[in-house]
Amino acid sequence: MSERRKQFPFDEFEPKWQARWETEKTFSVPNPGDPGFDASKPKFFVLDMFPYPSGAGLHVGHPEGYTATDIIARYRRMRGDNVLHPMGWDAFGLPAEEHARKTGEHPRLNTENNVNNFRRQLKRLGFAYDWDREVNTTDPGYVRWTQWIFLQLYNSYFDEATQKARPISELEAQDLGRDEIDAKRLAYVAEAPVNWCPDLGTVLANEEVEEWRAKGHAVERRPLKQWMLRITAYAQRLIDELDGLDWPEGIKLLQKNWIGRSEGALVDFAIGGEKVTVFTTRPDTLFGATYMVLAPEHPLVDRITTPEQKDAVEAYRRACAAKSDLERTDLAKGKTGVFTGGTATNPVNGEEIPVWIADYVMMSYGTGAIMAVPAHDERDYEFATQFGIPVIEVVQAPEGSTDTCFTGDGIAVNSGFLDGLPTPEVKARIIAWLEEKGLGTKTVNYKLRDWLFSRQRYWGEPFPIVWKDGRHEAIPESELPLLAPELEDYKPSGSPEPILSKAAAWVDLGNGVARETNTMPQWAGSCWYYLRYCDARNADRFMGKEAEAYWLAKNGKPGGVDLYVGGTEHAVLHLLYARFWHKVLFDLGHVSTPEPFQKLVNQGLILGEDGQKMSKSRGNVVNPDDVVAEYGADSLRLYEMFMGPLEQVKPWSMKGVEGVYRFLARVWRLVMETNQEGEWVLNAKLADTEPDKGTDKVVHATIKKVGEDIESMSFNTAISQMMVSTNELTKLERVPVSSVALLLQVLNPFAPHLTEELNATLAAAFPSLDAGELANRLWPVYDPAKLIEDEIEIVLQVNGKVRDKLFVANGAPNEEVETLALASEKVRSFTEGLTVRKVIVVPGRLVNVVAN
RNA sequence: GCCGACGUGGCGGAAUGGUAGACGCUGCGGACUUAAAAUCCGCUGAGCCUCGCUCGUACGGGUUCGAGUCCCGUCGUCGGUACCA
Repeated sequence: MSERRKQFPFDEFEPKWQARWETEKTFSVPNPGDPGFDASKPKFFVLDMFPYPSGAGLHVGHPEGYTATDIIARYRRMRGDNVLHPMGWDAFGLPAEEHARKTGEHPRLNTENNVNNFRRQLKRLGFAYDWDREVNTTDPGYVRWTQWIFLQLYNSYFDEATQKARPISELEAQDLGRDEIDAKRLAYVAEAPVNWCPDLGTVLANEEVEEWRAKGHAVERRPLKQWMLRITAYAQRLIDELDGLDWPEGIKLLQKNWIGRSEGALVDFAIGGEKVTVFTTRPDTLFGATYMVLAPEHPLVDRITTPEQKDAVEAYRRACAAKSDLERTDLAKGKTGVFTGGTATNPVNGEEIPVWIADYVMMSYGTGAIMAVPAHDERDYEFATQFGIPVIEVVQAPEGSTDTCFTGDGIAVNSGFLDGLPTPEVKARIIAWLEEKGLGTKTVNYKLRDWLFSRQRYWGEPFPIVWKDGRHEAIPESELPLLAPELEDYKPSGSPEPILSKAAAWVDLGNGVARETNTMPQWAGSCWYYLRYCDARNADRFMGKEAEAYWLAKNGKPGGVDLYVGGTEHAVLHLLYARFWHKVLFDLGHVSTPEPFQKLVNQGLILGEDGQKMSKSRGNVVNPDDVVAEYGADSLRLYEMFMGPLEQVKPWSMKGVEGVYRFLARVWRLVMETNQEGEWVLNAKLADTEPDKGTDKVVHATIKKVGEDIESMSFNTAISQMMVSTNELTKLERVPVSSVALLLQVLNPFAPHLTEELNATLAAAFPSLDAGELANRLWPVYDPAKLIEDEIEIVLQVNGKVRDKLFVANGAPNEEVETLALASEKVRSFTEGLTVRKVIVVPGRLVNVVAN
């Protein structure tokens, strides 16, 4: 784009103010005990989801949430709060490691470059971060405490009775063996099927598999020994404790569905001498179970398969093992399965039913075995009809139901002692019956799985664990942080052995002691970064007790982070993992609130100008640096807030950026004009005069609305109100400086550079302004008296349609307004020949004459 | 399939059950200028018999003096999730 004259010299004053904020540490906030700390001020902790510093640099999506929180932070600061508004880097991750593999450089170098670029870009946008609290998840001083928190998990177990984590030392004091103790730890080792990617030389998280497959890498399932975190122990609390949180209901629901609680029963079926337990949410349909299905991986399959069926079963299991999860869950292909030759005894009626294996039953959910009731389960129905298995109706559908397979509640039939009873009661009775006979129990099952916590990567936190005689053991806290050694090269080993196993000297500690070579996933660092901000330089604890007590204080609310803003992509995993860690720390007495994030707001995605998701391949990516260069940081900030509601998905528009740029130029020209030489000088229209009534009204209405809109995060309407008042002030022949100064105050959180610059100019030219809330940069207080109108416009309707308008004195009695309305010529012409049935007067608003 | 969010001008969007379209963009006309840019002013939902009237917030019903807003149903878009027994 061709260089053209800037409408105001943002390129001069923006860097100037940024430099000043940096050298004066304007936005650094003291902790309890620090000089200048004022305990009487309320705290406000406003948090952004910290970025992964990718090589691509800042995306326009980042400043959306960051500007929103910055406005809130600056506003709360003007209101007199101690505001904690920090930023940091989620800097471990695969891209930096991939870069290291290609270049042979240590991933730290690439990470540092990217962090420096991100920091530069963010500083250019003028965010009021306390940079003294910057954290980086890859810093040894940070890794140390991530590993320390891992050890808290490792050294704890979940006490079912109190539903809380307790120190493992309590078990050691009892007479438990080491195996029993290890089996109870919140961090434990288990053999688990993982997504192994040979090219990358690492295991991938489920949600990463598709991404790398799309790039042409093979990913296969392999059972490997893995570290797991016992998040399932917290399933119920993770559901229940959502209740008090000020989060979008949709996100709460998403988490609840992810955890997936379902109530049902475990029922024992006998197969020969063996026992198979199934999980069902419909124990009331037990009489309708006509077959049983085991997951192909079920351990009992080998023992119950008859010799005649052995070949078919083996072939089927091999076919399943080769399938990816995606292929296996492809619904469109219909059901497959093989008869094992064995039968199971239905405990309720002694019927022998065939036992099948089929991949529509997952080993990872419930018990990996189901009783199939084709009459009342659509999947079982599809399978049974395909394989010619009988269907027995045991729940009578209500009158009028046309479902071929009825899955709702009804009345029990063909169910012996349960016939005639409604479904909920049948459930209760059958469970009581099973429990009495010792054949089953009521139970609650969750979809949530324990968290697979180990990766075979280099660029992550090593586990603070050593192995001795086949057993794991924590290293002493004094040895933290445990950092990964430098490697000759960062290429994968090609085997599922973690990369760190290549560092033989680091791994082998002699005397048969070897280091754990797995590393932690990227989630580890992001699980607790918000805590570290509270006391980022503490060398003795993950955070100091005083800092914890102050910054997470409840202050009459549930406490924790007061406002957390970020994208929906973290609705489940990050937010669930962080809640889990926080609860463990809470149980162990390290933090004083059970939940980390009191209020959560999701910003909506910003699309390209074409309405498509921004991507390099579509060529619709907007680079914030370019926008800042052409229109300034204030314009970018303001535009992103003016686009529409924060939570909404919305397309970018360069024309829209120009619109807010023009608005800021108008504000600039309220204060400045160019002289003959083309230099910016004070606008001669500015006068130290009393504003007239109309001017006062619009300015005070703006103070009120902008304040309310910031509180409700309706930034777009706040900006439009400031546009209205700017347009009003621009029209004046003599512009009262006090009115301009008030406008600049409320605009300050949105466009801090421009307003600071103009404020400084005004204060120098009009010393009278240099007093009170304006001089102290406090949020102005509006005067309600100035909002009151002498005359109010009343809309006159006939049968709900607007026919006329009229001005009445503010506070005129309803009778008077009604008389005036009925006297209106327009109203009379529209009621001519009709009878007035009713007159509705809404004080200060309208009159509706009902006539027919 | 299930769960969730949302359907308002040419576009982004605004409207405690009370004047639909604030504010911004686009477009058109005008002022300034030798000219252009920038700036400033006016108009900009549709239709008509253009004083003014009628229609209009995805569609069909309902509640109400009054519905974009509340209720029921339908269609559509987006997001999440998926054989979870």
